Amino acid sequence: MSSQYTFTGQFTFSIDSKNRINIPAPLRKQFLTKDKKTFVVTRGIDQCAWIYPINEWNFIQNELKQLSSLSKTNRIFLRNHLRHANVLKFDSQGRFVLPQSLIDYSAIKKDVTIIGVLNKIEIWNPNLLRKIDQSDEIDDQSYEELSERVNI
Amino acid sequence: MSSQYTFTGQFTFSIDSKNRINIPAPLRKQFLTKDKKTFVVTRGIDQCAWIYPINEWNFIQNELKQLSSLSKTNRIFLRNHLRHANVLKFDSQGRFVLPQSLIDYSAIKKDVTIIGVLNKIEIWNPNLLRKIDQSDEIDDQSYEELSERVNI
DNA sequence: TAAGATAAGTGGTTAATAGTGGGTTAATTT
DNA sequence: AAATTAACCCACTATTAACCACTTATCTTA
Repeated sequence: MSSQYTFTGQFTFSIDSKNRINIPAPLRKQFLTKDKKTFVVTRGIDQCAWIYPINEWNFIQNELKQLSSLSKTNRIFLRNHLRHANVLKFDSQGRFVLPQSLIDYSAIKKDVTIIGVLNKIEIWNPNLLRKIDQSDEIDDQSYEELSERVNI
Repeated sequence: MSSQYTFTGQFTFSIDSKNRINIPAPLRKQFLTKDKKTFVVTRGIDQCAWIYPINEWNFIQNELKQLSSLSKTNRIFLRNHLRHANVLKFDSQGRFVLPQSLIDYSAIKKDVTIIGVLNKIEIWNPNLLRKIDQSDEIDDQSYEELSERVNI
């Protein structure tokens, strides 16, 4: 079963003095009916924070349960993904407070860029995203491999 | 399964002071029965904006959902394709507002040329399209290769 | 072919919503 | 008990979306 969420788009907002971040309205709307404002923020694999709606997170957790802790890679992966996960809700204005540990990890200062990536939302320092954008070019070989799997 | 849409033709309209663009009536008619005015604008591979009817976009999205974010190539690819995608509707007059980021990307000033390309619609700066038209000639060899796959 | 009727393209105004800032009270923590 | 943090509430401003109106083009029918 694939996700019911289809987050897309990019938005740049500011984080306020109480470390609150506004979820862009188009993304927020998808939560309201389905998950009643509850979600999980955790470390992204890249230098950003990831937001999963709670339903989506539960689904991922079930997949993680399949991984045996006998493997060292699995152990490290599980640890780092689970220990930074915070269950949160957003307030009546649609904001939430980003935990300090994730602000540090993502190097967030004044502004944040929020982007929708289907089943998750990413929170970035705008400058970092710009840098990544330029350096992380996908090489031709990788495109060739992708083309065999995705037809767009 | 191939697309149900058959957008064709070329139209040149103006973009107004509120960044609204009119969808040419012949193209617009195909939306009304099928997708109820909802569509997605995103970056084209060339320097233009692409419009997909929402049904068409959902088909693409389902393919993207198969890609795991544990792969770095996938992450970059997903991010860069999804963050520029905006889900929009057109108003009661058949217009929509083109997001500023896409106006910048496509270098659109006062006029736009709108062309139908089967399952998608392209929005161009008329001057850019003219330039492309002259420089992007298809050589004979490429035509030969095409002829093996398309019979027209 | 002329005249009326309909549809298409364009422009502006108003009303609603989104983003942001801050204050007050309740709950935790030290 | 004091201090910090979190939840809740209210309020302002800017942007966006809904609405209305006009002009030009196209189609229809006498």
